[in-house]
Amino acid sequence: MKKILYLDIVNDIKGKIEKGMLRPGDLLPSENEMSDQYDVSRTTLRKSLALLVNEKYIYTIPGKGNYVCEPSSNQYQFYFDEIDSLKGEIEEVKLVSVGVITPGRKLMRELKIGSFEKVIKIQKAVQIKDEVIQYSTIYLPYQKGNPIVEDVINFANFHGIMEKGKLQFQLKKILNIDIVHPPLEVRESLKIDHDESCFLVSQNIISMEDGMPISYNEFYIKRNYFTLFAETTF
Amino acid sequence: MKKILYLDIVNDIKGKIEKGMLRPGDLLPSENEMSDQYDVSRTTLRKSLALLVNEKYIYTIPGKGNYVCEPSSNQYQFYFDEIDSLKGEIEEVKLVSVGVITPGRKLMRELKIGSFEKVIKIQKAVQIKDEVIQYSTIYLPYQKGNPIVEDVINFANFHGIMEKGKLQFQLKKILNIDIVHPPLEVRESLKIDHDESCFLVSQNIISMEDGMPISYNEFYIKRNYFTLFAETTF
DNA sequence: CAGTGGTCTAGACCACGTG
DNA sequence: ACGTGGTCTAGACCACTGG
Repeated sequence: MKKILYLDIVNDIKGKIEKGMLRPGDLLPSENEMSDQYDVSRTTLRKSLALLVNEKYIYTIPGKGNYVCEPSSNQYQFYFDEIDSLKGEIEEVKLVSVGVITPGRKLMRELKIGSFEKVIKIQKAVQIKDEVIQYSTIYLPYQKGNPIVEDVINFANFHGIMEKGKLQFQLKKILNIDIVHPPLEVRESLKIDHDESCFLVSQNIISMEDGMPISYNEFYIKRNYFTLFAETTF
Repeated sequence: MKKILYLDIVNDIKGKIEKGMLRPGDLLPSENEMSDQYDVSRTTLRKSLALLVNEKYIYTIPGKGNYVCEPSSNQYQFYFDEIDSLKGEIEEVKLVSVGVITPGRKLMRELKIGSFEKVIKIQKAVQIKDEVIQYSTIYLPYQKGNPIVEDVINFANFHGIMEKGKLQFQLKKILNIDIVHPPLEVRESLKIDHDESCFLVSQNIISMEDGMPISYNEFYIKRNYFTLFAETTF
């Protein structure tokens, strides 16, 4: 037993679950009983239970009690960064093009804009030893006075801007990862055959403040230069 | 303002962060100050802060204070299930083979076993309208009396066993997702050309009790029948 | 109705960081 | 020495579940 009571309790209950003394679906003793058993206040005991709920060991039904969860969830988590997640030492990020375009149907949907609004399109190529391993396109709705747009034009590097925490509000990012045969333009840059395929990571970035899209990005990544590594949450 | 004080405080602080009134790196007022400001006990105020820490809005340095986090993490989460995550209505899961093999170098590493130990190998094909879209192999260390092994042999369906919560201990699952040119056997089953590629989802299942591998699985999934969908955590 | 979990308080003591 | 967050208590009132 250590010093911190609520952690000792957490570990004790975790142990009982992992050793099978408590089985999925089992009802734990009431909070009052347990606070007596462990000789702590109910507040402290509840802090332990809160942690166990957080880590998906138990769940609570108000008015009834605390129950042991079914084991082995299928919820995974991973880290993804358009640059850092690539295998090998990145030597250069080349700016391929910057321009203002009229959005097509897909872009209008992704950015939630009308056909009359303009979109900024930025294309980059990520190199490692003369070999292009990622070809990315960033689409930003063009709004005058939007500081992000100005920054991206100035820096021509969306990645750096996002990482430096220049944005003042919380963002939600959504990824879709597929295997695709990339379009001609991408094939030429990545130097892959017409029958070869690669990763397509599509990313939507959304403001948590108002739910409006900030950006829609597509990253084509050559196979062998990216592996998605994920672990179950807790 | 609602009834629950600590949630009101959470939303108030979230709002201030999202609206830019509190910026990344900012130090929040001390807990005593804030509990005065909000006219709640320090305990209640701390419950609010705990939630904000959990959702990555703030972080705490003991002896110094609570700080606003940098926005936009690159931590994502997703759901993966070898069957449920496939696109389309699964019509059949065919058992291709069951057998006991001597492990190769790779399998010895994945299952943390010696060359003298035997391994159970189970192969399945998942079909949708006569088309095989997933070819999977399950490797289990063979130990007599291991209830999992017996179950898998009887059920010939690892998926169902895991989902029904028959296991009494917590598991950790690790995924690696790659694009590969599958081996001949898989190509024939999936009916894909020698130059085509597909997803390879490698899964390690580990007991949280002792850290020992329970199973190593490989799922070859035909492209177009799987998309990984992930969102940032909170 | 009695028992459960959900919320909240006011106060205590500690370890740590800064001066 | 002082202020910070970290831990803990004993007790209160509430809403909900179930017999």
